[in-house]
Amino acid sequence: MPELPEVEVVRRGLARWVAGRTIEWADVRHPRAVRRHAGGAEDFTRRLAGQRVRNVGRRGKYLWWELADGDALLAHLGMSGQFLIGDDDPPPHPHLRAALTLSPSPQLPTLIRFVDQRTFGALAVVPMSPVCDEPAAASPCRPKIPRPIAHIARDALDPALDEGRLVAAMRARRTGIKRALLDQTCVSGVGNIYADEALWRARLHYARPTETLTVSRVTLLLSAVRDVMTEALGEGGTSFDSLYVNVNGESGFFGRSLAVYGRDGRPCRRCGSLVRRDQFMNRSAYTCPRCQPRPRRARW
DNA sequence: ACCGGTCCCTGTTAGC
DNA sequence: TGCTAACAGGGACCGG
Repeated sequence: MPELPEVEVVRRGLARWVAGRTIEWADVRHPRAVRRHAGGAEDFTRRLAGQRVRNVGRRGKYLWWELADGDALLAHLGMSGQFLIGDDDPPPHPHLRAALTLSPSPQLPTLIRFVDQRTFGALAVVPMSPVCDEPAAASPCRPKIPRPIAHIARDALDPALDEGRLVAAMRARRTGIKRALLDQTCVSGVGNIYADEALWRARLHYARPTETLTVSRVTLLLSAVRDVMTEALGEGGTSFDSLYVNVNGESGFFGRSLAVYGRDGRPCRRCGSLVRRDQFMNRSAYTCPRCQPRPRRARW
């Protein structure tokens, strides 16, 4: 389940192989992979052929290839999307959704595959637009992000994140704290795994109403989010199965460091109480019942 | 404007 | 053993 650390691992891997190179051809193998592209598969291919790639950017769980003409190849990995460098071994991967061929370069692989079992991932060629929370006077050349994700907030590891404004926004919500963490228009990059891990670190129950949290509690929680994501990034991300791997097909190792996520029935690493799993938003929420007691006025 | 529920998808696993 | 249901879950979308 790629969240910010996993997507950043992929971004770094991609940048190493595609920055400065030219896309020769884009082959769409499944129409659903480009369902977010306005012009369909044919237009997708036409817009990419011959484009030079400047670099690879990321905000939250989105990443994009910056193209020389000013557009971007925007990608979301969904639950199981992968970019894999190099040719396939036969038989071909059963979930290959798109193949990008780069112009030949000595010693470098020319093929990048987009593989996605559960097809929640998507690719699209989109225009860029100026970042809207950036003061116009700050720089003559305002930074840009892909237009379809202009509504996605700066992510937890973004140096330009306005912490004070974020804390205020979270406390202004009228919902449970985990819902607020998962809302990508508040702060982006946090998914189910790191939300549960950060809440455990901050000793907060997921159903705590946001309006009952003090500024310092929310600030502490956001530090926990940053810490756990930074640690996960250092371990190459979290892999439960073969659905999250880096561009070389390798797993990440943060799974062994998880405190609560996926550990129901096993002892809390802090107090020994048994971790529990609750149904939450049609998925799961893992907590330690002693470290994170359910508030009397629960909200979610 | 904000909030919460639903749906999109497929492979694996648990349970009967 | 073979079937079905639950589960994994981000985010667009829609209705209140």
